[in-house]
Amino acid sequence: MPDPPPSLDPVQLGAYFALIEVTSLLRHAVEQQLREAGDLSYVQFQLLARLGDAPTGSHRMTDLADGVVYSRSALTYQAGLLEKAGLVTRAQAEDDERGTTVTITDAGRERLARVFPGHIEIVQQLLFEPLSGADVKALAALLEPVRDHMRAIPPRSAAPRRRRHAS
Amino acid sequence: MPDPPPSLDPVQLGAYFALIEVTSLLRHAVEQQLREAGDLSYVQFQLLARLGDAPTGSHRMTDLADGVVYSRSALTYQAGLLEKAGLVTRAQAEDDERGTTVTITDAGRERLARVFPGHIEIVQQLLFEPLSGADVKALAALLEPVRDHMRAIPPRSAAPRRRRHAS
DNA sequence: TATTGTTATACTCTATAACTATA
DNA sequence: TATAGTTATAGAGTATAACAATA
Repeated sequence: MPDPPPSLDPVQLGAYFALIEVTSLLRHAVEQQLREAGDLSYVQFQLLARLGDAPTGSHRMTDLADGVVYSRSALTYQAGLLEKAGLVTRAQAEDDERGTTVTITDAGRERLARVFPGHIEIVQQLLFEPLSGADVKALAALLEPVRDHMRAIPPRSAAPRRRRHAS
Repeated sequence: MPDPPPSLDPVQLGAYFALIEVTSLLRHAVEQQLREAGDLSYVQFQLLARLGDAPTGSHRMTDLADGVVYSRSALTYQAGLLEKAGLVTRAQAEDDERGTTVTITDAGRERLARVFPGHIEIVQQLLFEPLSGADVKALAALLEPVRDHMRAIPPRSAAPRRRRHAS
C-alpha cells in the first residue's frame, strides 16, 4: 500500500468544507461581537475565559500557551495587553522562580461578564438554531473524539519531516 | 420571554468548544503544511483552489471576495501577491469595463498540485482517522445545514443587539 | 543543560477611507 | 448614484532568535 490514499471522497469533502466554512463564519461573527461589546480580540477572550474558569483565577504562562497553541512570545504580547488594560495581573510564581502566574482581575471578570451574553446569543443563533437537541448531542459526540485524537497524535509538530535538535 | 436564553447547556458547550478546537488545530496543521510544501498561506490556497475548480479557471474579483469573506482591499492585496508569484493573471473583464478577471496560470495549477497531496494527507490523518464512514456522513449532514443557515441569516452584519425586522 | 519567560525585530495580513472609472 | 477595484495608511498580531534567570 502506498501509504495514505491521496484523495478525499465526496462525502469527506462535503464535511471538510462545511466544517471550515461554518467555523470561519462563526469566528468572524464572534470576533465582531467581542470587539464591539468588550474591545477584545478572540485570543484575548479565550485567555480571559480560561482564567475565569480556573478555580484560582490563575494560570501559568506555559499552561496558557499550551491551550492557545501560540508561540510563547505571542502569549507574552497578549498578556501584556491584558495587563495594560487592567484585566489581568502578572506575578512571579511561588513554587518556581522562573515562572509567571497570570491572574484575572475583577475588571477582567467584569469585562468577561459584559461580553458573554452577546457571545452566547451569536453562537445560539448562528450555530445551534438549525440543530435539534439530538443533533447537538450527535455533533459533540462526533467532534470530541476528533479533538482528543488531534491533541494526542501530533505533540505539536505535525510537520511531515521536521526533526529538531540534530546535535 | 426575555428574548434569547443567556446561556448554553453543557452539551452545547461541549459541541461548541470541540468545534472551535478541532478547527483551530486542523487549521494550524494545514497552514504549516501549505507553507512548507508550497509557500502558500491558507487564504492564497483557498483562492487558487477556487480558481482551479472553476471551469474557466477564472473568477471576478467580487466573486472571490464573497467566497473568502474578506474585504475588497485584502483580496486585492492577495491577488497582487499571487500575480507577482506568477500563479494568477489579472485582466479587465470583457463584459464589464469596471471588472477584473483573475485567472489561474499553469504555474498556479502546478503549485496547487504540489500542495494538494500533503493537504489531503493531513486532513485524512487529523480529521477523518477517528471517524467511520457513517460518522463522516453524519458530520456532513449536521454541518451543511448549519452552513446554509449561516450564509442565509446574517447578510454580513450580525450586529450584537440590533434587532432586524422591526417593521 | 533544559526550561520559563521576555525582548527586539521583521513580517504578514487586515480594514478603513479616499479615489478612479465605469454602469 | 451605485458598483468594481485599487491605493495609501495604519494597526494588530505572529514567529524567530537571542537573551536572562532559574531548575
